[in-house]
Amino acid sequence: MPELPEVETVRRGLNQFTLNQKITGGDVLLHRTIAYPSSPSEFVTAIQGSAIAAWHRRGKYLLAELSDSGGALGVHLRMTGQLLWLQQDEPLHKHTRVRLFMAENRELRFVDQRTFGQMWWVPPDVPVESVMTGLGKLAVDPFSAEFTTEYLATKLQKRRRPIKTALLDQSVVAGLGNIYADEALFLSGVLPNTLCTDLHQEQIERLRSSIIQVLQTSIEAGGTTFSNFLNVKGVNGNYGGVAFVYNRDGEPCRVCGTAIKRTKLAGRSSHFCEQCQRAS
DNA sequence: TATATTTCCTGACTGC
DNA sequence: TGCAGTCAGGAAATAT
Repeated sequence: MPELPEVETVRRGLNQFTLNQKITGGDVLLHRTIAYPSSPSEFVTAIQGSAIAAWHRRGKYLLAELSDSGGALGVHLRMTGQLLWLQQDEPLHKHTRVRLFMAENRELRFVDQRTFGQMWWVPPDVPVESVMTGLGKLAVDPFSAEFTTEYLATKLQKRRRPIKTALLDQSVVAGLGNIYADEALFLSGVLPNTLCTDLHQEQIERLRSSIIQVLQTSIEAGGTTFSNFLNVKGVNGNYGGVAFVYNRDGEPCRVCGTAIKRTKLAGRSSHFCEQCQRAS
């Protein structure tokens, strides 16, 4: 499932291959993939004729600036979404949802098995947040200068909920998902069910640096292999082999050898080492 | 207001 | 082998 490192890997690939490519047409195979406008044909008409000026990332959202005030194109991969840079005559994948046609017989193909992924067209001179509403409550990016210990402490203070649940909340940290939340908690030595109100200052500082570290490591490795994530050229990442806890329940901790445990918090599985991680 | 739960969906997996 | 049930998870909607 794409989290910040996978989305960032996709963004870099898109900036490498699709810049200045003019969108000559499109085909929406699954209507509900288009979150805005409500009509898929209106979506295609709106972006047709524009070129892609730059790809940006905000949390797990991708945003393409369109040339000549064509507005913007927003994409969220959700669980299983993939953006692939292909030749148009490449056989259609079973779960192809949207095709954006470019020059020289190329296309940007959106493939999404579980159909949770979404695309938006943001009209020019309209605040992006008014169309892509999820952006409105998005927290700061973990790689930004604003992501300080003070910022995180403020977000967590007086919250009586488990830290794992808080880390998955995109209004607390932008871009974390289940995999990297578990990994960051392991690196910082904090148990996932620790209440935010019980965290000490030094634990919050460790958590902040662990979040940055685990995300940075994965970006450098080109994403993860925990899921069916593929970069824009259809190639797997290679982070999976070095996960400390995620999806390793029953296996020995890589640090102390204790069996990794799994519990459920807010409907999501959480993996931890009860020897290396403490509540406080 | 804050937090928890449900919902959307498909394919892999498990047990019978 | 085939079927039914369960599980996985991001984020919006709904419930507590």
